[in-house]
Amino acid sequence: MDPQTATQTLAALISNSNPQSNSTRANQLDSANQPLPVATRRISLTPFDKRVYTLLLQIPPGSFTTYSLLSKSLNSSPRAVGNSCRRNPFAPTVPCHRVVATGGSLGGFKGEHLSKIVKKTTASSDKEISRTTKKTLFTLDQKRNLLKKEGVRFDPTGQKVLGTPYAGFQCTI
DNA sequence: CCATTCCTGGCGC
DNA sequence: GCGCCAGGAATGG
Repeated sequence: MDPQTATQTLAALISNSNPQSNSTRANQLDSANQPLPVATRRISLTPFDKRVYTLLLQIPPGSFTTYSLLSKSLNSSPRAVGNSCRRNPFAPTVPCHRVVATGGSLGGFKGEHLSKIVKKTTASSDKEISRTTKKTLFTLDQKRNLLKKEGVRFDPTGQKVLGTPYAGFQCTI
């Protein structure tokens, strides 16, 4: 989508996730005539998060991009882009699943990344897949399936995406 | 192909 | 400030 729509979409997502401002809430009373507690979980994004998510929303379905290309559009670093993706509260509406590593490997999804996997080599558990491993493989499967459903092609191993990454970002903020 | 190493920028603590 | 992290590039097997 175009940059302006992306900005509006992100603003709407933030607004919808915070249906009531804390100040409004604090002025209301519960059935016992006590003030309602302020919301415990509020979505708040850093300015950098907003810049990243605005670019993500510009990626067309069926396409993908890389952390590196995003970082170049933002004059930042791939690692910083990954940081924002990891905290994305709007996945997959804000399509962080369309961001893969340079070279086509998947990277991570929903905060899970393959680097979190520790191989157990003790005799009793060397065939056992750790809890973290299962969770990570599951979330990466979700990412892969989302991309496939949108039309992104994978190599025969299913581990790498095929094609040219999208790079037509317009950073307006 | 995989492992190591160093570099990176933003953020939570 | 320090240390973590959904990355990258260079290097060496």
